[in-house]
Amino acid sequence: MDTNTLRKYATDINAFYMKNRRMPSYSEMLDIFDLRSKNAVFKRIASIVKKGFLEKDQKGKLLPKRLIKPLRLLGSVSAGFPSPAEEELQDVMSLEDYLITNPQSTYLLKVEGDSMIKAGIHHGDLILVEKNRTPKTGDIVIAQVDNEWTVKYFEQKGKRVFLKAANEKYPTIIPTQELVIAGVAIASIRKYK
Amino acid sequence: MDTNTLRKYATDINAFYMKNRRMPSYSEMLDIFDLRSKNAVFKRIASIVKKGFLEKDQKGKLLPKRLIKPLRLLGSVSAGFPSPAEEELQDVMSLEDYLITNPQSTYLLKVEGDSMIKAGIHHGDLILVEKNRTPKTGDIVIAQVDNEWTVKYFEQKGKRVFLKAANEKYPTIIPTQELVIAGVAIASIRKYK
DNA sequence: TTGACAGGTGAACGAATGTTCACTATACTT
DNA sequence: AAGTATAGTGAACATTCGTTCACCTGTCAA
Repeated sequence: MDTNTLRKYATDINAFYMKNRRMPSYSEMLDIFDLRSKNAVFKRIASIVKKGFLEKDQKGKLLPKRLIKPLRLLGSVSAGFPSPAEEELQDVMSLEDYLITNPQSTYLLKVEGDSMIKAGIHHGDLILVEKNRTPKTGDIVIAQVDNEWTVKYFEQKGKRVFLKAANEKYPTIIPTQELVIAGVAIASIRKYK
Repeated sequence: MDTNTLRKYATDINAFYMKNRRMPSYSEMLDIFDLRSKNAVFKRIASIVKKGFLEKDQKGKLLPKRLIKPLRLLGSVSAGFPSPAEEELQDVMSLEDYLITNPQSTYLLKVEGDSMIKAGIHHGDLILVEKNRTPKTGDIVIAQVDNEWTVKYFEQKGKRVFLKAANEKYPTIIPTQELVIAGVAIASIRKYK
């Protein structure tokens, strides 16, 4: 069977996995592939696995393909860039697993403005925000000031709280009334181009 | 059974899921829980589900509670932080889907050093690197210079190629011999501790 | 002291699982 | 024209699955 077709089939299975958070059984693949016989599914999966688009674990259970393959260190001197051969040996990890501990309360926000530019957060960047987290000094928070939502550094001295921009041209804010903190930034992400 | 104990059990199952990318069967849970009877597992899972620490899907299959949940992409910061009611309306997306177009050739690397600090890339940041991509002027590339792998800006003027650091204290490099470009950065990620 | 109850064991059940076998239909060689 | 490879069907298989049943044990309140 054509390689591209097999790749598409693997994608269909991954789509099921994304939606249902588990791999489909062969019976369920009858529907996915519009087939009548489980044996047809069996052969099809065998081809897909042979091509390497999907894998099975030690118990023969089909595994979802991970989007991100390796997390690897780019050493300043020695490490070098990995060759395809090394890849297989490496541990794999999901970017989302790595960044997110509480998916339920984690959001992705787009930053506007340049008030955090000194912190490496530019206009257009995304930040992962976790709600329901009490900020500590130094944390980057999303706070409501004068009915506007802004990204600031959070600082606490005793009982007093400041919101500091990472850009001199913005003033430090000392909240007069109640301060509303929507969440704490746990990661920032910039996509190029 | 004690609520905290049940929560711990759910965590154990999630640990299995993280490691194996699938939920364990009841037989496998015998080992996880150190039990002899599948019925004990059955009752335990029932309690966990009742408490809401885990869920079952329509087909009665156990679902992982937290992983691979799509992220909710919210508007910009200035647009305000969403209320729970609004959340439902928003687009749902996977961070990895958003950032990555070619999973096969995309890697996650850790940056060392401060040569890109002006570009908002700090020591310890992660960058997503796509191999097999021809860099354009302005791209951030991972290049080999004097047997060292470094992160630099790529610049091309006619036939001449420069590697520029985003930090004045590093010199611009004009490659003498063949330049090895390992990949082009497509995103950078910083995790806050 | 009794009885309810939570939490475990071991055996059994039907249903679903992945796999194999025998066979058919179609397309492509030679 | 005959032969071969590919991809499908349908039925059967042993194994594993989640679930249910009957029973055992220790704890604790009445």
